[in-house]
Amino acid sequence: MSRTVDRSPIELGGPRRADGIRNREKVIAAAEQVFVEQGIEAGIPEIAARAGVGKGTVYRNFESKDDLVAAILVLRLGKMEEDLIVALDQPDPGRAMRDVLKAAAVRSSAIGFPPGIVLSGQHAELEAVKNRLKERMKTLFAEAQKAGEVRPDATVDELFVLFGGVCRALAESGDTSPKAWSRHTDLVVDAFRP
Amino acid sequence: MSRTVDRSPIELGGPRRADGIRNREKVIAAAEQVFVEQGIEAGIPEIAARAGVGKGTVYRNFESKDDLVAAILVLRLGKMEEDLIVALDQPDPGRAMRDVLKAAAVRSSAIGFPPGIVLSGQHAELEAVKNRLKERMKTLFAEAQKAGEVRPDATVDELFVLFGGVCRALAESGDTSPKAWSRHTDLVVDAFRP
Amino acid sequence: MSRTVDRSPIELGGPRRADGIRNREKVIAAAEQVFVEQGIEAGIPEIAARAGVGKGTVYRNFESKDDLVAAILVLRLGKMEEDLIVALDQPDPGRAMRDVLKAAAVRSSAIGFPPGIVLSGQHAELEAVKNRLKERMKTLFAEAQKAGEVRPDATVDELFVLFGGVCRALAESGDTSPKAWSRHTDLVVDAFRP
Amino acid sequence: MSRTVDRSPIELGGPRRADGIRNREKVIAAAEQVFVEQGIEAGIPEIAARAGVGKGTVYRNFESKDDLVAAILVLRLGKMEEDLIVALDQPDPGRAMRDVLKAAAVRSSAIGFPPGIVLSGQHAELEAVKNRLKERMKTLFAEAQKAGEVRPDATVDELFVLFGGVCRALAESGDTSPKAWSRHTDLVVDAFRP
DNA sequence: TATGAATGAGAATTCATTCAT
DNA sequence: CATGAATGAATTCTCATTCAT
Repeated sequence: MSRTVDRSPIELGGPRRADGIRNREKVIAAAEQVFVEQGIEAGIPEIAARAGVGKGTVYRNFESKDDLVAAILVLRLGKMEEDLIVALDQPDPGRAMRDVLKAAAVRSSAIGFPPGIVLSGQHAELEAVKNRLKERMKTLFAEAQKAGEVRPDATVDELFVLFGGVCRALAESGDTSPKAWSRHTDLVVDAFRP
Repeated sequence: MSRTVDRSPIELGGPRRADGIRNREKVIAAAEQVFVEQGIEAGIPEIAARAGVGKGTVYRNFESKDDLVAAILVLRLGKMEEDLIVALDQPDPGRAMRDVLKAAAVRSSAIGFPPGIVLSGQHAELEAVKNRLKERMKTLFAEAQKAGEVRPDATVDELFVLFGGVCRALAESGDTSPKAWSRHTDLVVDAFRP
Repeated sequence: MSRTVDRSPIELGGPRRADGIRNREKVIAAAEQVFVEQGIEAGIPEIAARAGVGKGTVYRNFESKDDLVAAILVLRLGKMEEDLIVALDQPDPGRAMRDVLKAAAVRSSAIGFPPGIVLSGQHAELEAVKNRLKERMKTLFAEAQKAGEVRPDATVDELFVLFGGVCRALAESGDTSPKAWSRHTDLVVDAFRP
Repeated sequence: MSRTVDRSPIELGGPRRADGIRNREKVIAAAEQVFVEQGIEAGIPEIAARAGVGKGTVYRNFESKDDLVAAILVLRLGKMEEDLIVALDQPDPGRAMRDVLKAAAVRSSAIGFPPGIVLSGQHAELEAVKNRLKERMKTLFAEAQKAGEVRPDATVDELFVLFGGVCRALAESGDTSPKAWSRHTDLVVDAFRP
């Protein structure tokens, strides 16, 4: 209570948190790496070691392994959503769609996690982003179709299958060159040419 | 290994072996099902139960779980290789290639296993089929390019990434309708149109 | 199928099971010891080691730790129930009740486990024995009261608290002499004298 | 330990210490609550939260969890000792003994902690109170026997077993009504009637 | 040869305790 | 001094693999 009197305001919450935030980020970064390399079945010990922290720290930041996976997905899908929002205002929907996918691809294995695992638990937030994302992509896709830039017989779901699959395959191949990711995204988009 | 030494000649007959072969096939069939349903992380107990045999029998036929996975892949890739041999004699290489891929896709998650696991162990046989397969597909792909049915800037490796990724994505989506697999293969092939 | 032809009937199921049953009993015996010595918080590894088996064997026989605890309780309460059935036919209900309690006490920490833990999970069987036991003890208690051998202001529940508590206290004291357990049971019963 | 060395004289004053004492008491109060509710296996985080302090504060005041438990016991047994000192001057030793026990019981789970845990570490202070307490109770018990109010064949140790066991059983039953604790103490004391 | 019991390494998760802020 | 983030040992439980029957 009166103990805080002699503390400068700066000490009240800043420095402590800095470490925490850094660790959370380190864990997420490590987890992304490890998951891409070994798949979801990778162990927390491995992730913790890669992040240079103890197992406990992982669990302080993420309630469970599922939670960690969900957090990563939310982050990535969130970025993709932002891109989509911008893309929906662009004049050329076909090009915009391609750009969004490329950005997501380069950001790496985008939606490449086995959805089953993640969906099993009730991750409200994750579900929300997923739905918003799908809705937005649907709109963009429809616009591109209307503009004659995407074949009329295709669906967004098919796009997701192709794109998701390619991301996963690339992630596992170990090829991390943005060029390769970009190139394969081009191929995917070309599959949907009229 | 040396276990066969103490077998009496009488035991070496036909019927005994027939059972053995039947069991091997039952296990492979069960494993394919279970792997598609649950992914590679499915347990041996589940597979054994589904095959109607004991766990021990699985291990009599396959040295390890990796071995079982490899055996399945060898089998599948082997069939694909046979298709390829036939395809290479066909007049229309573009159409032949598409047919080979469709057949493989419909045979289900074809090469949809995480290669990492399989490659970790040195499965000579698997490597061999893979290489032969790649070589043959390369030839067919080149012919199709020469015939103007495949874009000249593409490579077989890219085809493998697209096709492999899509198979995996579909396998995980739980969609087992041949129609869907066929449709997505079409999309993949279209991506390589000139 | 035809493989069993050359096996003698004796080999078909007898010896295998013998081991299994023995192990189950070894685990229960070890668990009783360890739980009495260290309380419920004792670890499965400790129990397995004491039983001379691996952890896995414990889990083959009991779905979970709670299950193991429940099994022990069911066993003990089951014996007590048998005693009670006999006791209810005896001419002197007061003496019969005392004998039942003594037998249970000597069999050691009888109902001395924290009921909370056990009750939390839904162990149908355990609940059933408990209820039957309580019902029977209630009857015997009432008869003893009618016969003027137990004070009319007391209830069975109070008896359970005293008896259960004493068992637990003795178990923890490490005193394993039947004499001590018998003596303390006498004291408990005397508390319910008119 | 040597941490006090660098304290400036100014910091040594009264108010600071008052806070310290208040925290110690808050922790003890919280711990008593939590231990009664959840048993010894309750976690320090829970206790700290209930006390409204950080975990670190708990450890500043008590070297370890065992230490905290011991401190609580010392406190309680200390109160019981005070009661005993008064009781030894009373004219009716039987009644005095009953009153002391009742007071201790109502103060709740008195000596209801698993003694094993506490005794494992060498808590000199706890041992001391225990011994003094036992000695005093022994005297009172002997007087009550001499006065013909307690059966001559019983011992104080037996009284401790009954009383301790009942306290534990009641604590675990979750019954916190002083009436129940009082009633059961009566039963215990009645067990020692001549 | 088939079976499934046994084994034990390893995974997820919790929590007492330490220590930087 | 207080705080809570970090640590890692320990716990429960799973599963690939071995081996007695």
